[in-house]
Amino acid sequence: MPRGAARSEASRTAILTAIATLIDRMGFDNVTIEAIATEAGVGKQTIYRWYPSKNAIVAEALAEGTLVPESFPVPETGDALADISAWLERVLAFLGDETHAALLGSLLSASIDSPEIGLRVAERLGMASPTVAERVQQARDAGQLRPALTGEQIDQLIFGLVVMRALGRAPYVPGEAHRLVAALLGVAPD
Amino acid sequence: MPRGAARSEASRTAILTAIATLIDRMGFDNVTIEAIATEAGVGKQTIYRWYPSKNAIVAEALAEGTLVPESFPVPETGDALADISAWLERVLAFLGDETHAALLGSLLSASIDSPEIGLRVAERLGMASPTVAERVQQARDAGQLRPALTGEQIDQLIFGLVVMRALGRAPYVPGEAHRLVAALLGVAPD
Amino acid sequence: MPRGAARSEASRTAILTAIATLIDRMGFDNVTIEAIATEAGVGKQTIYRWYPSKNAIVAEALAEGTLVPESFPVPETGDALADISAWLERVLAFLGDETHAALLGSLLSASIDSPEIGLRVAERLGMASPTVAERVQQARDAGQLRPALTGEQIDQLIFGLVVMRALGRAPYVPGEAHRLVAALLGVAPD
Amino acid sequence: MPRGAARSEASRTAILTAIATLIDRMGFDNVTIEAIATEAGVGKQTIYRWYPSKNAIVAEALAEGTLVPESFPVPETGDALADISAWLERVLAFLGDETHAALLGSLLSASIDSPEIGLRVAERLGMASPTVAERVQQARDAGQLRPALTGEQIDQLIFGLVVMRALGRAPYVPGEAHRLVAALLGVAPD
DNA sequence: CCCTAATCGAGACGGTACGTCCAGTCTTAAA
DNA sequence: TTTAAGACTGGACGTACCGTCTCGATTAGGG
Repeated sequence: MPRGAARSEASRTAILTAIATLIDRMGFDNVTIEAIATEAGVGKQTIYRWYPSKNAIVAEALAEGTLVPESFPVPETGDALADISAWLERVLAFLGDETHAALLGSLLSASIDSPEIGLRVAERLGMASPTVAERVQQARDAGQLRPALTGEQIDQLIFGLVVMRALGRAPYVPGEAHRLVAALLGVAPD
Repeated sequence: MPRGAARSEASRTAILTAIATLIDRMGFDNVTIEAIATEAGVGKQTIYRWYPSKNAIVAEALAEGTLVPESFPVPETGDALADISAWLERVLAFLGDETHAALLGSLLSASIDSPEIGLRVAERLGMASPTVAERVQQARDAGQLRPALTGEQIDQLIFGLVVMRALGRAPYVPGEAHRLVAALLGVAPD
Repeated sequence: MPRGAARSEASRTAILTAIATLIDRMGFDNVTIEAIATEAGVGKQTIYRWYPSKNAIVAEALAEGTLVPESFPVPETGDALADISAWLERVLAFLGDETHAALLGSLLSASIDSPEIGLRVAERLGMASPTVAERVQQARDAGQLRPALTGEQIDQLIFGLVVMRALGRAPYVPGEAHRLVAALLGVAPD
Repeated sequence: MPRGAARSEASRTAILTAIATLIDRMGFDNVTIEAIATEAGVGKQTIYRWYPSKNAIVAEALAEGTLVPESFPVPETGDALADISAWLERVLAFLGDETHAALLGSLLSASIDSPEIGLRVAERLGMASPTVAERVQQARDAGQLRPALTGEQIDQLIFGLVVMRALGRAPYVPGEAHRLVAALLGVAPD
């Protein structure tokens, strides 16, 4: 058994809450470790003791749901086209809000030197376990559809599309999600 | 006519060269204006006189071809599928080199707060005027193919895919480009 | 000729003034470099650019007279006993003020790892060029007196005495200076 | 009677030993409470429980003889001049060693905000109970000598001289102690 | 041919944030 | 109840860059 005081859960929570607050108050890039410490009412060293970098805090806040409370699970009704369409619809609608798009943009930017963040973002968006790719594979195995692309490729195209929206290109047109997914799955839309 | 000394072309070039050198020596984020000035043998003020920010320098270096010497024009043989496939093949192969992927990642990251850079990147990659979207439209007009998606959507899906590769996901499998483009255009691959 | 902007005299002065102000406002040991920078309205780096340590600032403030405006020259009337007595009287009276004693104490403390400061303190107190030692030697040469001790020893005993007062021992009794000097010079007091 | 564990003598000793070790390994000013705790294999709180400050530890280490094992009692042969000379000789020789001078310097520096340390230092050096002042007084009472100065003044001059040596001024010349003491006592040296 | 204005390399300036180190307090589990 | 261990808030340290400003030198028109 380790002696000495245990990690303070209060501080941990305060840090995660603080970074979320600050990011949406002043934008991802303008958030400093010092500001986090002040906002959280925590010593700077307490942050450095547990996190090697700002990205690591973000990763944890992301995993914890502090940063993006919503979650985007892919429904499982058995109809892959409908499921994925519905999910993509929600995601694109979410990104219609400029604040959300900006946040996701920053997170993707952070993903470049922190794969961990990329992973957490994908997770939050519902693109990990069970991923879209797996859902497509199931549909294919069930003989529901025979798309020209592999599940992974489709997965990647869709995620890429989401990223493009976050990076600021093109507004969302309702119903678009369904047509996109249909085309990618090689099915005629209703 | 303005009196006084004119802008020094030597300095301008030195700055662009310096930023290219430094970016690949120490990574985009670690490049500071001061380092650029030193490397270029130029006063800091000379940089600030002509560029409002690091991003602006990058944008010019990009436009000038200093940063990415290669260019990726979409061929124009009349066969849209072949043209776009060939082009995508080259781009994905280029991103197979980790250095290139990292560079593009940084540039995309910079695009978030500098649309100018986003534009230049798209330009460099051959995704602007004439864009993939236009090529698809031409083919559609010529009756060569009738894809389920609009040119813009296809354009976006493809760019999104490119971005995903740059962000570090999935290695490139030769031949993949052709299958992807074929599927997106709604054509059976050869 | 060095190019670039010259050192700012305004900043230099502000720094010296600030350290003097702060030392007497909150005591030598509690003065931080950051406080000096703030008080002087100067960037921290401007201090570090010119001074390796707090002690170096103190040394300059001392040399400049910013820290201790008074000076204690040894008079030169030809009568060594009277001259030195008068001088010591002034010094001991000065140290009667507790603030002054505390300041000198701190300075002596700083002298331990900064001989420069020791020198400047001696200078300020009038114990350097022409030093008490030299005055004694002159008197001896002129046949005015033949003390049992060398000028240097007397000098050292006197400085030691001054230090003891600064370190907090014994209050000053008027007239004491004369008796002390007389005894050290081997002369009967008047 | 207090219940619970009593103060651990082992810890107390370890702390005193540790501070002595660290002072001569890295210099007085660089010794931190944390380093003492680590070196002593003791919790920080154990130190803070018993000592209000680093100076208090030093004071105890001094009183205990852990810091300066040597002691310098003034001999009592009845011949005040010889006794004091012999004692001063030993002290000055001790300070000839640079390490010792540096240590004493630091201790004097610490005395400025901790009179307790000043007292302990004086004690260690043999300048307290029976002090040099008292010895002079006894000699005067016995009619052995009639110095021009009071015992206290002599005491102070001598301590001041010792301090000056510790502060780094002047090397020791053998035999000097005798001449100095003789002069201060108003006696012709042998 | 000088004058005047703009540019240049150099570098000091006031600031902000960094990541580290300690001070002094508080918490835990063991003895 | 004390101990060793160690986490906690707080705050100064010395460094790195930011973007601005100030030098003296250089380089062109325009008078």
